[in-house]
Amino acid sequence: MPDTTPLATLSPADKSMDDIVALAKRRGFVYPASEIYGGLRGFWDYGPLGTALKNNIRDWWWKCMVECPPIGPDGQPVSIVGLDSAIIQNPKTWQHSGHVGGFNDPMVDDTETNQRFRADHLQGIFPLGANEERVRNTISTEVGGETTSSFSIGVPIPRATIIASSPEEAAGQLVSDKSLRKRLGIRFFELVEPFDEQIVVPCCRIDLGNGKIDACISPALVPLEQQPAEVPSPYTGKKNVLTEPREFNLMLDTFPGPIRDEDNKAYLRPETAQGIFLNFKNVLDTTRVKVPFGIAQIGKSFRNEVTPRNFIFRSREFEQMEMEFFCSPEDSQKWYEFWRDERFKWWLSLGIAEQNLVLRDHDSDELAHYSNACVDVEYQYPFTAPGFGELEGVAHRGCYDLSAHSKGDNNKDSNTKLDYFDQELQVRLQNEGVDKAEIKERSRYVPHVIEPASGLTRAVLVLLCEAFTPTPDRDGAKHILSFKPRFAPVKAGIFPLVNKDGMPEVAQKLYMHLRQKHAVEYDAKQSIGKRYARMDEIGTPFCFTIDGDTLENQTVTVRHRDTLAQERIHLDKVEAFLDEHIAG
RNA sequence: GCGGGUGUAGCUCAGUGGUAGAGCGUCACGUUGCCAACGUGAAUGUCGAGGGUUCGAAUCCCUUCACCCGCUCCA
Repeated sequence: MPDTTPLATLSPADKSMDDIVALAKRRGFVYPASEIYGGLRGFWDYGPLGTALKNNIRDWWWKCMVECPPIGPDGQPVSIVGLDSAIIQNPKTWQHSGHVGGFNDPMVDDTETNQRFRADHLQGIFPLGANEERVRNTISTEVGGETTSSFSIGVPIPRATIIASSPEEAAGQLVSDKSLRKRLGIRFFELVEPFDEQIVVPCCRIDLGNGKIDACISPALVPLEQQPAEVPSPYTGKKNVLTEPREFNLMLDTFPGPIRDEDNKAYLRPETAQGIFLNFKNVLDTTRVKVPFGIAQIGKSFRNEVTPRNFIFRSREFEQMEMEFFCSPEDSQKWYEFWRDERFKWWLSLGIAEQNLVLRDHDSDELAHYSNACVDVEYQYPFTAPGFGELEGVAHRGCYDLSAHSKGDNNKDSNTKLDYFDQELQVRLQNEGVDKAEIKERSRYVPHVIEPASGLTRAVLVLLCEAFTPTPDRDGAKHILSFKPRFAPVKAGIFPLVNKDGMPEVAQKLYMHLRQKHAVEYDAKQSIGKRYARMDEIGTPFCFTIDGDTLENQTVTVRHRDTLAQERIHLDKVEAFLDEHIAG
C-alpha cells in the first residue's frame, strides 16, 4: 500500500498559473517547442528537470501497473503485461475503432456573428425514416430543462427539453408558452414547416443563464449540405448566413513511403489504446496470460486540437499511460469498480491532496455509445478552480473495441477473431452441472474491457501545480516545489559548507558515491543559503552539508526542503537515509 | 477559426521616432562557518518574424507567428 500522505500545499485556486509556467521555464522543466523559430502551437519540449519529473512519474505508473500491480478483488495479484506498439498503424485501425468518424467534426460558421457550430448541432429539416424515432424520443423526452451533454459521439441531445408527447406538441408549447421559453432561457426559435412528410424541428438558441449558447433544441441528425441555405443560424435565426460545413480532422496524418497521395495516408495515433487491442491475440498466444489480465502501454499520442490551451494541459502531442484490462462480461462491473478505486488511490500516492481530486461519474447521456460506464479522475487546476479538469478516465468499454477489430460481419478487413475461450469458466460450469450447450455458449466470449487511461504529461502538470508553494516568508526561495522525494528530479544536493579545510574533498567523495544510485548534485558555488534556495526551487527534498564537525566526527547535516529543519546523521548512513526516504 | 490583450537579456519589466536599459538570475575571482550575504568584474539581445513609411523604427503602418483571456472545440 503506497504512502498517500499529501504534500503540504495551499489550494490550487490560490496559485498563479503564470508563476508556475515561469518557474517551469526558468528552471528547465518545460519549454515551448522550437522556440527559436517562434514556437509551434500545441507542442512543448521537456527540459532536463521536466524530463526527469516525467520519467519518475512514468516509472512509478509502470511499477504500479506492470511490475507490481495491486491485489485484485479475489485476493490474487492482478496480472498485467507491458506493450509498446507503433505510433502509426494500418489506417483501417482508425476506421474500425471509430476515430475516423468520431474525430471528424464538420463545422459551420455564422458569417454574420462569427459564431461557430458543429454542423451536427444544427438543424433545419429532418427527413422521416431512420431518424424518426430518435427525433421523436428526443423532442418528447420529459426532462424539465435540466439535462446536459450528448448521449453518443457527435450526436448531441438538447440541454433543455420540454415535456411533450410529440414534436408538434413540443413546438406548440414553445409557441404559446412565453414563460416556458423564459424558463428554458430560449430567446429565439423558428418553425420552418409543418410536421408532415418531413419533420421540422424548432431551431433555438438555448441560453442557460450563463451567457453560453448551450445547444439547439433539436437533435442534429441530417447532413447540412442538403439544405445549407435553409438552415437558420441558431444565434440570430437568419438564413443564408451559414458557411458550408468544413471538416476539422482531429487526427494528424502523414504519408509513409515515397508516394504522397490519399492511398498512402496514415494517421498518428490519437490514443495508445488501439495498439493494445490490435495485439490482444498476439499477447494471448505468445504469453501465458489468461483472462482476467491487462495490457499496459505508455507512449506519445497526437490530436489536432482546435484550441491547444492552458500550458501543457491540452497540447497536440502528449504522452499517455493506458491500460486495457480484459475480463469476462460477468465480472466486468466488479473490475470497473476495482480500477476506479485503485486509480484514485494511485493519484493520491503522488502526494496530491484528496480535496484537490474528485471522481466524477459520467451521466448516462454523456457516455460514448460503446461505454457502459465511465468515471473521470479530475484535478482542481489553478485555471479550472474552483472547478476541476480531467486527468484520467476509467471507462467500461464493454466489448466494443475487440468486436470492432474482430473478423466478422462488420469487419471484412481484419483476419483475426478476437475472442477468448475461458477454460476455467468451462470447468466451473461443468462442476455446477450446467448443460453442455450453455457451457459452450458462455465459455467463449469477447472479453469486456476496463480502461484506465491517463495523461502522463497532464500528471507532470498536476505535480507542478500541486507541488508549487509560494514561500513569501522565507529568506531564500520565493516559491518552492514540494515534490514527494520519489518524483523529485534531483533527490539531494551535496554541499561543502565552505570551500576550505578539506570540506570540498569530503563532499566530493560523498557525491561520487551517491551518484551511482541516485540523482544527486554537487554544488560548492556561492553562499550556502543560495545553494539551498536553488535546490528548494527545483524541488530537491534533501541537502547534505559537510561542515567542520564532519571532519571531526563523521556526521553531516541533513537539511529538509519543506521545513528547513536540520538534523545530523553519520556519513555512513546517508545512503540508507536516501534509500528510505525516496522509497516512501 | 472569431473577438480582446500581450510579445524588449534566462526571468520580471522600463523605454512612444534619434547610441539597447534596470533589477533579479548566470559566470569568474576574492571572501565565506547554515538559509537567494558581501566586494570586484564579465557574458548574454533576429526588441517575436517578414515587409513598408522615414534621413533614422523597439516605437508608426501592413502581414504573420506565439502566448494569455473569452467564444468554439475537446469520444
